[in-house]
Amino acid sequence: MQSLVPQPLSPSFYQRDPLEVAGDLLGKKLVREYTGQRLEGVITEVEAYFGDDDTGSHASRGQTARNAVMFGEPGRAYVYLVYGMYWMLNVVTFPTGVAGAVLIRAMQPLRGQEWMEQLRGRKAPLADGPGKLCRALDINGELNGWDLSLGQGLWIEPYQVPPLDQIQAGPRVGIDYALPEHRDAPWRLWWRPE
DNA sequence: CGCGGGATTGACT
DNA sequence: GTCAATCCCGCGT
Repeated sequence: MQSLVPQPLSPSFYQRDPLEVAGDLLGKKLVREYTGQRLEGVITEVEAYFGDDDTGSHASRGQTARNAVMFGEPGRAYVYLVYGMYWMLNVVTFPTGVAGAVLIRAMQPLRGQEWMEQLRGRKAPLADGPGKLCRALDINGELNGWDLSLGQGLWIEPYQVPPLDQIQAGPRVGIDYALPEHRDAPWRLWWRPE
């Protein structure tokens, strides 16, 4: 029987280079409280985004109303809408004032699958993409800026540490508009459990 | 104040 | 493989 006591990662975990945080998030457990239930999954795919120097990042052209959370406190959720219909979940990294974030792209469901199926309106795969993941966990713009260290509503906690030889890296998805050096950088990381 | 486009997905040829 | 959905925002006028 696993513990239901929340063990949220502290802000210091997030207050680092987004690429380092991204790697350390693989294998962690993402927890969402939904109508008194717990929806949980293991994080299996992430992408790191930087600030001024990263033309693939929302923060590359400075702070705006949309991306303000990326410039704020580490350990907050940065949630935004793409294509008018899909929410994206990121965690804010770097110290306050320095833009950085990690996009949570996929997870392997651990608990509450039946609720996720209901939220998604279909069966597995339930969270093998960033938009699907947010749909499966009922994550939307109301959670933009949410403090992930509270251990309430939405947080991340330790779970597994993937073997290094099971971690792969490649270019980030959907940023063809970025300069080649950023578009092609291997800042997407994923874990295929064996 | 109008317009272009997006850190995606699912349906369809 | 192609393509539309759908809406907020960022930027140029």
